[in-house]
Amino acid sequence: MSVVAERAEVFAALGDPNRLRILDHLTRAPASATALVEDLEITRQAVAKHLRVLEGAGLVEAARAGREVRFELRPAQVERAARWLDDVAVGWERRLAAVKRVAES
Amino acid sequence: MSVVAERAEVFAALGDPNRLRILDHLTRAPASATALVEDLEITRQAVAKHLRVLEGAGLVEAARAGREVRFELRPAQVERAARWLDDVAVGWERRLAAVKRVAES
DNA sequence: CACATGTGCAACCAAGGGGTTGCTCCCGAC
DNA sequence: GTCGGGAGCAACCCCTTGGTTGCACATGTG
Repeated sequence: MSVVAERAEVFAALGDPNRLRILDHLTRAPASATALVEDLEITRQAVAKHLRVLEGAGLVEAARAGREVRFELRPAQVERAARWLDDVAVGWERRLAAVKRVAES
Repeated sequence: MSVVAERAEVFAALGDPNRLRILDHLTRAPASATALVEDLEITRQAVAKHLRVLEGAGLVEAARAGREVRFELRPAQVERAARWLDDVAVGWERRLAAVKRVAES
């Protein structure tokens, strides 16, 4: 998969309110799908689908613990996405500065 | 719109390869829809749709210049998204550190 | 004015995505 | 062994979305 497609997958995974809520919850503590259902008003299967999307994007990792599956955050991808966004913003700022320099000369 | 829905909208806007390419292009220079068609292999109308999505998320701003419409990057939203991702990652690290402290005591 | 070029709008299509229900399967507890 | 709760699979539904084509509108230029 191309690098841009990979990035798009990560952002697309972040592009759903319920998935953001799940991520937020996982920031505080790992949890299973059924545990997450409590504060989401959707079915366990829907939660499971969201978790598979997050896992597919590398944002989350599943670990079997007895009869339940515990999901944990994987900050590496989160950081990569953040860094890319920073690069975009910084690149823009630099371009603006260059334009300003030209205008002043 | 709730804050989480807003964030989701921004990330969803970032969640498409063609839109990422558009953003990347706009990082280097502002451009019109027809100008962007050149390196995207899709129709101008499709590009226009993408631009409206990006504009809706506040990532881009349109400015009429004569008979063409020039689109410019708006780094504020990009930075906000980056900061939120940083917070998620940092929150996770802090939690990990806390767990480690407990384990060591 | 006439013409070309860049936009805008609308209808339409195929595919994907979020969500549900219903069932089976697995595993720990008793 | 049996039972209950968590997880997995599959089918289905509806709405959104990325993309197209076709046309009308506006605006700078000859």
